[in-house]
Amino acid sequence: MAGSSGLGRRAAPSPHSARDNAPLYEHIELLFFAYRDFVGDADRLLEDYGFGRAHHRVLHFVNRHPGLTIAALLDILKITKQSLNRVLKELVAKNFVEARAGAVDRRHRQLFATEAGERLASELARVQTRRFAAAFESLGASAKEESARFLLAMIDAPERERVTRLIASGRGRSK
Amino acid sequence: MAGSSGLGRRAAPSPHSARDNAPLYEHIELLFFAYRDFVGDADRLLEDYGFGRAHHRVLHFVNRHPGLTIAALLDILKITKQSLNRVLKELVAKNFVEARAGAVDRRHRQLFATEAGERLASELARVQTRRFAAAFESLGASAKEESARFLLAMIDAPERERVTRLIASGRGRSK
DNA sequence: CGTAATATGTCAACAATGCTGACCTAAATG
DNA sequence: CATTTAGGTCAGCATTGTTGACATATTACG
Repeated sequence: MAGSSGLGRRAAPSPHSARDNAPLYEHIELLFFAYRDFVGDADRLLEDYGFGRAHHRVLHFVNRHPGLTIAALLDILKITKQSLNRVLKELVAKNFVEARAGAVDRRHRQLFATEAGERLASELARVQTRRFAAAFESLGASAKEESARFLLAMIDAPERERVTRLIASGRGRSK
Repeated sequence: MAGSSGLGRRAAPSPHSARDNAPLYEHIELLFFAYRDFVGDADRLLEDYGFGRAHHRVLHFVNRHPGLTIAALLDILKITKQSLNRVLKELVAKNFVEARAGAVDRRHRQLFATEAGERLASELARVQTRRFAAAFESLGASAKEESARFLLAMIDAPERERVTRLIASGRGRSK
């Protein structure tokens, strides 16, 4: 039973061996299941609107960064403009997102969540927040900051700075 | 450092935890980016074999649970048998997975990773483990157990027990 | 034994969301 | 004015999920 780390216990502080190559199956699988349930929350909501996960991501970041341009959004999502456009068109058609010509450079489109868009984005954030909040409540006060540090450390090192800035620059909270 | 108010687990609910509605945008976005990079590791490897994420999941769980039946795998992955069969057929055709008739009930198929399958599964687990290991190294000794508790707490409550058992029953470690 | 239930396989079609490549317009820039 | 930049669009394709219907083999049961 080498390498067991135990799910619910306080492990003794093991002096971690210099070259421990044991696959962290536990963590790999926990992240898989956790993410699946995490996005599942939103999926159920989105169904009522005829939207998918791609719509969610676009709406989320537009709501968080009013005035975002297409190029900036593409850079966040790392998808092609064709993939983005497909879902963005639907969000605009259904009046959840509005695209205005850029104030300074009219070639740009600046994206904004409409009132309906804000409402849906908030609702989506709310169900996902609930999952985090429930976890933190069961884990203790430090879990909130610890988990943020953990998740950041799981992001590609060269991206961390960018992500940190992106998150910090987002619009604070809904209502 | 800010906001930590107690080292013990199971801390008493902090002042506004009961009705704190502020969306946890930071965590939501960190999890999104972290998961994207996490699966990205495997995606790059899989490309060389002409496999996708669906193949990865099947190969992973078959390797972890030799002798797994189709029904059990469907229950883990929560996809339809048609979706599973599409990728499973390819894994068998390319000789990464083997399906034998069940020993006791010949209606069952028991799935096993071939030697090539084990090799690929190990390689995939290795790159994903590396990401976790690097994170834990930067975060300190307790992060490994803390993150496992956090991830488990993010899973649907009624599923946690099942997942815990599933993980515990998996084949230990590769060489 | 014979029928029913079970475990699996398969065909066809469709939906969501990625991708590439090509080509178009509008606006800014030099 | 020519070029570059930002974006839109069309066509087609790949992956991976879905339903629904039907086929086959094997086991279980009355």
